[in-house]
Amino acid sequence: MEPRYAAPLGTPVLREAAGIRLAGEAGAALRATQAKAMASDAELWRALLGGAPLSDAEAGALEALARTHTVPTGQGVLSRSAAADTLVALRSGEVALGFRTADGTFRTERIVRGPAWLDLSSAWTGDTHVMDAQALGPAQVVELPRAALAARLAVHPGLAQRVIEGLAREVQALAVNTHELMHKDAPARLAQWLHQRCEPVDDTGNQAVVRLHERKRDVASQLAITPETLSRLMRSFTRQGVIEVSGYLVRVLDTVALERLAQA
Amino acid sequence: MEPRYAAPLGTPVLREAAGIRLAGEAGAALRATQAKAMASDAELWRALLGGAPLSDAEAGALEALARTHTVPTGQGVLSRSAAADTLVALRSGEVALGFRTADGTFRTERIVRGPAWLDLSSAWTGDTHVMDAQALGPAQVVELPRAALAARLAVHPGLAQRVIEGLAREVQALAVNTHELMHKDAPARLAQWLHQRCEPVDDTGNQAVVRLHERKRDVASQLAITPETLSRLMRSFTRQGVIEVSGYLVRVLDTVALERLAQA
DNA sequence: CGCAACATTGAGGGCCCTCAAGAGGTGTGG
DNA sequence: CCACACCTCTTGAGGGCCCTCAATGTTGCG
Repeated sequence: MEPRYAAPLGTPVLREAAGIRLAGEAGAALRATQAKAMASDAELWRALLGGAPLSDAEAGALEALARTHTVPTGQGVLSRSAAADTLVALRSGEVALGFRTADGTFRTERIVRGPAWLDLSSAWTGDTHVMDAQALGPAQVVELPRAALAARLAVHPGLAQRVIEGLAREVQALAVNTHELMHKDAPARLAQWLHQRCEPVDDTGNQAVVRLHERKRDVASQLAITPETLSRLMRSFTRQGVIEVSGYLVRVLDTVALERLAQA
Repeated sequence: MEPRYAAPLGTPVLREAAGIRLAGEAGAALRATQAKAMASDAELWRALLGGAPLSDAEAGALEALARTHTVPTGQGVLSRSAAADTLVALRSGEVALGFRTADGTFRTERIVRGPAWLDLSSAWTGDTHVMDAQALGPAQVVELPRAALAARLAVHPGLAQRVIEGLAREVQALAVNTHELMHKDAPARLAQWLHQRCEPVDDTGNQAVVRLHERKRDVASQLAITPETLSRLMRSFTRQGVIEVSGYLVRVLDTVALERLAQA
């Protein structure tokens, strides 16, 4: 069979969200995601809080506070109108972060695949969440009550340090993002986005591969461009001989040129 | 003799800093900035770390670590090429945060007036600073060594909590900023910017005043537009009867209309 | 096959940038 | 004192980038 389009992950997303059953290759790809074993607790905390493994005491403290629940496909995970009194993380699954507009549609700004934080910051400021979030598939969500956690941080300073580092990383990432939105045009942003998702092929180095795990329209959303513009840019890069696109697989033929495109 | 443009930034600001008088209303608005006295230590920490006053022990711990030094006008404060091993705050003065370009010019992205953090996040991640920074006038800069501070946080959990809250606020602000850059056009961004700097006049409420503490080109920088566009937008708002501009003083005639302009 | 969703392609237009010129203001040197 | 240099802001003309709208092609599904 061999369809030209490799694993169109985009299609199932909406259908899944609409409660429509999945079949075929798309479903297989998505199911593969689900099959990925839920991260063990230790792995979860390491992925969320970074580097070195936590001490047993620290891990135990988190376990005691953590409340895990499952969010069905299409359901809301965070709401801007709800007060944030817990830190929210995604253990497994995919969640779209963005904004629910007045007319009920959802404008995706970023897609998160577990394990990762969904909202590490809002609870500390006493405000509501900054973004809405919607499960793209069955999602395991972990919540840590802020008040109780704060009390435990006093006992386990190592945890406080982890939280600080996590927030600091988030600040850095957002600062870079802001800079790029302010000063880079669409081609540069796309080149940058592709470049930082390159998976090297065992080759000596100038070639690579980027696998798109989301619909192209969602990629466009993250880059603050329209799907049409994304399509045109892909074609433009292809004409320049920098990439080759087949469906959801992008072959990077010249990583150096790609990096140069990302500069301006 | 050094030429007047030795420091490439902010002529009115730098002139003011050099003790040169500005005439007219513009000068009056800008001069108000300089009059602000240096914050006391207690005020400094409260401004940086938020709400409730710190305990004596906490304040003492910070004092013991803090290293204050003065940066002369035009000098660099942070550098993207330098490893960040301290948290950096501005006690008093004005500093431009942005990027030094290859050709030596400085692209301002944000202007900070003390007391405020200049870089609360970089030191925790072990990377270099995310932005360059340059003093617009004589600036008192406070640095806290990260390693030593981390050790003290274990003893004073309250401080760790403050740092977490500070970082969380920064994340929230950046997230809002990113959202606005992605989804709002230039008029909306300007309206938003003006609206959140409104100083109410004792009137019943629909009128207000915005004092520009920086050159209009720096305001434009913060909004990611050109000075020309800013000028045209100001005129456009004026024609709509929403604001009245005279020099560095903006009178807001209709805050409701301004808020509406900020929506789209 | 008809239908639905996504991606692609083209035509047209709006927003905002670039370039250029001019006014107003302020120090500097003759 | 006055011409001059230099900076900032403003205004206009022109153009490029990217969006909007519409049509078409592909794939998967009933």
